[in-house]
Amino acid sequence: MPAIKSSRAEAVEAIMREFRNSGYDAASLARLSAATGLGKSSLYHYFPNGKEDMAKAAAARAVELVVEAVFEPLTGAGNLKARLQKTAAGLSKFYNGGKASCLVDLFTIGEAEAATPGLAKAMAEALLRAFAGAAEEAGHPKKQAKDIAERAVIEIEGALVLSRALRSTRPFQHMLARLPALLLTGA
Amino acid sequence: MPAIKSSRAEAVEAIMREFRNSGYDAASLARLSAATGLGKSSLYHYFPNGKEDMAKAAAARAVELVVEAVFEPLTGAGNLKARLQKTAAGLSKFYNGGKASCLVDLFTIGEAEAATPGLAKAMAEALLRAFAGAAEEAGHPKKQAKDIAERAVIEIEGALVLSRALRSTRPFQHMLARLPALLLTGA
DNA sequence: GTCTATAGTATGATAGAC
DNA sequence: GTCTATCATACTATAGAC
Repeated sequence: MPAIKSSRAEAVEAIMREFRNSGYDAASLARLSAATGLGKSSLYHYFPNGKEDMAKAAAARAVELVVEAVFEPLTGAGNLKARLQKTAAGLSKFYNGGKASCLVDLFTIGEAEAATPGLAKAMAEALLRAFAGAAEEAGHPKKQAKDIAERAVIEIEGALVLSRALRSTRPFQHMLARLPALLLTGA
Repeated sequence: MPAIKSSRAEAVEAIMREFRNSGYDAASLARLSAATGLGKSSLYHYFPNGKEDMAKAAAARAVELVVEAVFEPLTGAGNLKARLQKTAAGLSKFYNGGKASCLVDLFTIGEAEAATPGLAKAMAEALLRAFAGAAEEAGHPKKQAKDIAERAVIEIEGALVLSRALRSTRPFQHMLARLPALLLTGA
């Protein structure tokens, strides 16, 4: 079937960007309207439940993009270490080198949890699953792979927080450099 | 001099709690008023610039409390490993076992940065200095101590994010268990 | 120092014309 | 689908009485 030019998909992309820049509470309808170029009525046409629906769509899209960045490089060609470096590169792209934030963090703050219960938990679990898969691919037994995945997610989230606070991408880049070793050797 | 019963200090404590529970944007004056038991006018009496001043006071108090939890156990008696475990225990107390958030994270989201520029950066740097001191105390050369401190802060912030998202203190507790080893051996 | 009252603005959300 | 206009509510902040 022919590709339908979907302005909704474009809107979701812009909405995700806005949420990742502002967080849930500060991403007002006015800002989301400006970010998408759509009036409020159009936003409510695509997202009948307002911000709540927009947050869900943004979360779903973010998970899609992360899976593309984390999973697909792992199932490709090349040796394991090279593929893990591609994973790191994919993360760098998704998090804009450390300048963009993670919705797992932003959607656990303020009114977000009440508005979209369990959404951040689902995203975190998707991330953990992806990294546990990567660790298993690297040869670690299931239980150890889970621990490694937890540490990987912790390092990513923490590095993003610290980079944001220091207004420097250095902590994030530094963390990405040790990520392949963490997944390979668990250290 | 005799201790002056300061309702301002009590208010700061309650305000800090509210910011750490809600984040900057969702901590409305109504909530801060309810949390402190003070009317809006009283809040403006103590904090003439409103939320901005309250955020600064909350940040200053949080740094005080963390320094108490991180620094003081290190300069006390006992061998190094035991003192580092006290540090971990102090962190657990300050972050309520992983249930409370860190203002370094919350104050880099939404309107907070615009309202209190550099505040989160100053807090992050205070944390980094404290942990670099701990790592030097453990015998690491200055440059390596800085790297270890960066990893410690990353793990703390990341573990808090993940624990919040999963609604489980397990990642935070797990992280605290490996903190002393990280500061001692750098691994 | 704390209260009530309120200003002025922004918010999320909806109605109805086109 | 998109627009303008608008609702009711919440927000930060201030004024003035006590």
